[in-house]
Amino acid sequence: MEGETPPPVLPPHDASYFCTPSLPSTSLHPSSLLHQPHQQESLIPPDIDWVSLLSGPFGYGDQIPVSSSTSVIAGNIGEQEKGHKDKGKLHRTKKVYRPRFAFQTRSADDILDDGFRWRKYGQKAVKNSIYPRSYYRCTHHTCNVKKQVQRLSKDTSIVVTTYEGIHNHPCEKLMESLSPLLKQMQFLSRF
DNA sequence: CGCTTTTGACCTGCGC
DNA sequence: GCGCAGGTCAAAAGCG
Repeated sequence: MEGETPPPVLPPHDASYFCTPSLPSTSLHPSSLLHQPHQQESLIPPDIDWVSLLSGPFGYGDQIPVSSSTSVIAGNIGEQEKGHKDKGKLHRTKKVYRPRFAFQTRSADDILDDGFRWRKYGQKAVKNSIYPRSYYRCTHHTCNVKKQVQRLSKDTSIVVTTYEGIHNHPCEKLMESLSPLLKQMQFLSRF
């Protein structure tokens, strides 16, 4: 299949990356920065539209929350053939184009807590790597987003997370943590 | 009991 | 066509 890194097509430079409260405290490995859209003094855009942000899917492509310790290493419009299994046979459908982005994170934990709930559906040993690759799917019933998690064999402290697809629902944990604040803001905006 | 994880089997794509 | 590597399925086991 494709190589370790997808084609280096990055999202637009104005794509905003933001941090979720629940992200783990990881530290970025400077040498691992293959691409970095832009340095940010503040991770949260000043005039962000929280309502539309929290009530809808992420905007451009696979625009997902990342922490300051995480680097976007690649992103592309992933091309993939999809199929579904019916009594042991895969029925092929036409090619589906899905946005994909990969992140490198220096972390002791393999699982990056991005606020969404994931269910592991597979694990596979990867060639030239002593660590297996884990496959996760978003547990939201209408959401078809997947992610792959793999630890680098060259630098065992770095975890590469590849997201595939677009969430069609708000981030549950983010909504949970920010709902009191939003309510307060709505209350104050009446005056 | 319901949800998640584990894991072996199965499938597809690709290179030779 | 064959073998390899990667991706997915699904039954069984584990867990709260």
